[in-house]
Amino acid sequence: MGRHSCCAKQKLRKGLWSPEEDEKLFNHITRYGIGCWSSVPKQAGLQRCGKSCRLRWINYLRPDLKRGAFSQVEEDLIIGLHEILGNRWSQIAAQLPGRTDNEIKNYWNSCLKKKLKQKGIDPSTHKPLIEIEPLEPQEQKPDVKDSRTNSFKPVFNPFPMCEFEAVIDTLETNINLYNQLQQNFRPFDPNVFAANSEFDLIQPHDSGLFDYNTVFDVSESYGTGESSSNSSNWNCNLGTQLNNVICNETVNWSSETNKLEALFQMEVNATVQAQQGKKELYPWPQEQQQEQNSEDYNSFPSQSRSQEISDGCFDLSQGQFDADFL
DNA sequence: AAAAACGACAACCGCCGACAC
DNA sequence: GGTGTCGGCGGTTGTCGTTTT
Repeated sequence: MGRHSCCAKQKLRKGLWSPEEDEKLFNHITRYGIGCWSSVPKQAGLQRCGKSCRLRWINYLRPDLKRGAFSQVEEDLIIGLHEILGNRWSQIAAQLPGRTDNEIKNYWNSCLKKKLKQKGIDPSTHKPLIEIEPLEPQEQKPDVKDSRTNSFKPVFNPFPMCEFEAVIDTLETNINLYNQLQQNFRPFDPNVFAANSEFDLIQPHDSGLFDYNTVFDVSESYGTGESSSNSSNWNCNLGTQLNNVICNETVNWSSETNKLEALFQMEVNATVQAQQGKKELYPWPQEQQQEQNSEDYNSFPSQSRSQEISDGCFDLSQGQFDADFL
């Protein structure tokens, strides 16, 4: 397996994207939708490889991206999901609408790992560091340790404990489980989470530790390599098999649901943000001179951009979405 | 004030699986 | 079945602004 073909071509630009390049890519995608990425550079007039264009769109130009710092709830959710999924950033990102895997990965590596270490938790195993490598006395954080159970409290558990009704029906099982999952594990929305008391149903085990494995049987192949499949609510082999279904399919379902929701919310969000005057990263070049000064590079005339979005491929009413966008 | 260190984020690289031919 | 292309993913590096010395 050699170097990616599109990257082997000569005279392709690398490095940071200029506003002009962003404009070209954005205009192209809004006009024609997402199709074959390898053909995008040529069609859009960019001296970039298709992979670079794809990455730029996904991580930066997509209209449904959420900007700004991670909230405490998002942070806790990332930690909880990382305990389950490990470094599966794309699957973690699927649970946080508007956040990209790259963004979460960067945030994890730059901030969350440190925070967990400071709390005496090993970021790779999510277990107390004291079990792995005893800390110096002054480094220990007694405030995060449960004196009653002599174990460290986890930061947060986004998943309430619940039971699933498994039905042996090759045709309907997935639908049935999907419906139950949707009721219990709706795609994460911090606002809903903050406002919804149903998340109070999260219950700790007697040990003081929350148990994700009630729902997710995290096998060795998943996540951090720590296996803990001893507390499943599933019954016997059926439970194991269906648990695997949950492990393998839940994220995909949720991912698809997120994509659909993002799809339908995309224009709404853009419009709302425009109305709220939220800042974007930078203005598009044609408006830059009119409306921006050099100091306020990050401001963005969101109303006009919103109009552009509405007129482009994101207008559901015009049926211009490319199927590949999903 | 200048240099070094640090942190956050953007982007690249290499690998893999799916797919078409 | 072999080969090439493509999209996707995770790890890593590069860049740039900020803070510290």
